[in-house]
Amino acid sequence: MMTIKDVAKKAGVSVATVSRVINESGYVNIDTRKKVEAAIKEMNYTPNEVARSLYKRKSKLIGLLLPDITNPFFPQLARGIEDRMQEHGYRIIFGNSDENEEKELDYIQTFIQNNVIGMISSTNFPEKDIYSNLKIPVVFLDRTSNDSPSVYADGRKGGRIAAQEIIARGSSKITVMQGPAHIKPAQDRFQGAIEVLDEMGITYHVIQTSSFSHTEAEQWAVELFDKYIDTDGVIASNDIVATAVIHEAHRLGKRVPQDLQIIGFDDIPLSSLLSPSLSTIRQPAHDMGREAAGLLIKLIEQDKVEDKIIQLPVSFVERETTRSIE
Amino acid sequence: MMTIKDVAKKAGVSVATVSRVINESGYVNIDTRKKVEAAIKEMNYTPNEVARSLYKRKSKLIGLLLPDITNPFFPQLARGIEDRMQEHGYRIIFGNSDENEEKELDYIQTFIQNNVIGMISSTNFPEKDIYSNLKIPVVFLDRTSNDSPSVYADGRKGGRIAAQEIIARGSSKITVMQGPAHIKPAQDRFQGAIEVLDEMGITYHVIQTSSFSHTEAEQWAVELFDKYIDTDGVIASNDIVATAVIHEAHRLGKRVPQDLQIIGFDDIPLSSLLSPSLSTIRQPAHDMGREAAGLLIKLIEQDKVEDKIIQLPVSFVERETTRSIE
DNA sequence: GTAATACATGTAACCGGTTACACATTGGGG
DNA sequence: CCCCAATGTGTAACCGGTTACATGTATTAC
Repeated sequence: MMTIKDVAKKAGVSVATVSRVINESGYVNIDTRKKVEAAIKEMNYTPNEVARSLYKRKSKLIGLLLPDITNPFFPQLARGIEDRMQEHGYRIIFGNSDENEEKELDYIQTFIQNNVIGMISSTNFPEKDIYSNLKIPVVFLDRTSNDSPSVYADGRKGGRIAAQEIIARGSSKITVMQGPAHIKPAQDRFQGAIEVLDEMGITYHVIQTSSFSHTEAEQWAVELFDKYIDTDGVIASNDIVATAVIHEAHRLGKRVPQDLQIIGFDDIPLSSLLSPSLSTIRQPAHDMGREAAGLLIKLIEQDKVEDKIIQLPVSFVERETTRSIE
Repeated sequence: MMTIKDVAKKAGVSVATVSRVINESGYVNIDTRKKVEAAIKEMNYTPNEVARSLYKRKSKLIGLLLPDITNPFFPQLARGIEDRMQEHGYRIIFGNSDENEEKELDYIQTFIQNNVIGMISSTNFPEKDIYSNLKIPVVFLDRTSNDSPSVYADGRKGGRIAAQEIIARGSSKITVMQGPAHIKPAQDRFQGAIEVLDEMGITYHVIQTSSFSHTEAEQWAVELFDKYIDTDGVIASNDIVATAVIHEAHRLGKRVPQDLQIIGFDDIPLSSLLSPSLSTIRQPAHDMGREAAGLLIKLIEQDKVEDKIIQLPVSFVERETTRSIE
């Protein structure tokens, strides 16, 4: 391994000078700088980030905690984060929490042990002491905690829009799928939807779903039609479940959207490719990631940040699982 | 921050002794150990991995390079890797290469600067010097290079099976979608498929696709029917494109699988939820990830490894986009 | 012409661990 | 009873950078 000493020797200067050249700090004579730069290039030297990190007590690594990248919504967040972090020279240590507190703690632990300079977390436990005791900035993504820095989409509004649209397009026997109880944004959506339903005096049914997993999505869809076969409008808890509902409706010979309208949530990339393509409430996932990264960078690089809470708008994406407005 | 010195002071011993306790190395009196452990617990001390990494010249981090986690196949690999690595106490620094050599080099660079102890890469450039000059073990995942450690599925076989199945189920005007030219496994599939088609003397058409992106998938599907409207069997380059083909067929009023059979590739989680659900060639993605992680761990922990090249089997998953066998 | 300041560079301490080595002390074998 | 091996613990060097501080020279100000 090449070290700063080797470079110093080759350039005939001290390590301090080499360090100054690398970091563009302090005074360095122009000719000395040239010599050092030549040596660096020739030896193909790059500084050991670990040594730097040890002295500075902070690395260029940020910790990213997501529930499960296997759920297509999260890779989009991750890409948004990565793209932005990349531009600023930060890299990502990544972990899936599976919504499991223990795994989460474990990852936070290693993030700290590795001197991460900041953290982005999509957690169900933002109130935990671990977070408030952290000495590094944390941004909560897709989740919130009182006035901690957070980036999220307006779930309640999304739920409201979903309900409004499906009603406006003529569904009256509506079933709302309620996402996992421990996942805040899922509850926000649900609340938003039933709020509107209640306001408009429309009766509805509720199907509880306890996870967002692909494997179970099918079961909820089966249960849905098992219980409420004559439902003519489904507000799904996310696009995966919505996809399963389309599938099941199809299997039962129901025509979508003529007999049954379906609205999803998230707008994952595949939604537009489904048959029929899925009408859904879009969360700007990639942007949410970018914003979260941007916010974290601000928190890292300057201490004062005005807008610590960023709420991004959701929007209704009209596709083929809803009818034209009447 | 808590350091080993603080612990040493509290326990009334030297840092060396604390270190011995932590690492269970050397001799430590049972009572001393108890004292130290008590101090560690009380102060809630965890060692700084950066300092360790600096001295040992290796961390507990592994570098993971994937083309794009936004493509649902890769998160499955990543989960497989993470799950296994987690069990062994290794953590992941992650990067998306976008199949771009420069980004890739850049990430490899930072992996090294952070003393990663090994690397898993899904790259199109396994032959590059960077890889052969690396002093740390590398496992190529979903890609291969002569006799470097690799884990991949049998793409050619997959292509063959796809062709055999679609022919056996009665398609005769087959269109094969050829994946991006620079992606090896995509070409393997394609080769496998046309091999069988040629062997059986069946004429076929080819649609070139230059990416696996969601946004472009729709275009290939449109192009497909634009050029070959009477095709009755499509071998898609992956499940995303296959989904787009179902969508387009649906739009054109073609009945799947009666008028048109479609076989995808990958078996991403959503495939089973599509309408109709997608018949596809399954790659055991999660297992591939696990195997890659297992192989890397072996390479790290013992120098000698017998089976450095692991090929996993693909299988035909019969669903609703193919007809029953005749 | 001299003091103050800017420029240039090197020496060594430091970051928080690990471990080689030195220095006990203890116990068993002969 | 003596010697050597096993046990137990501390001191200090080391990993590869960064930076405070010291030192020295060249400018500039007055």
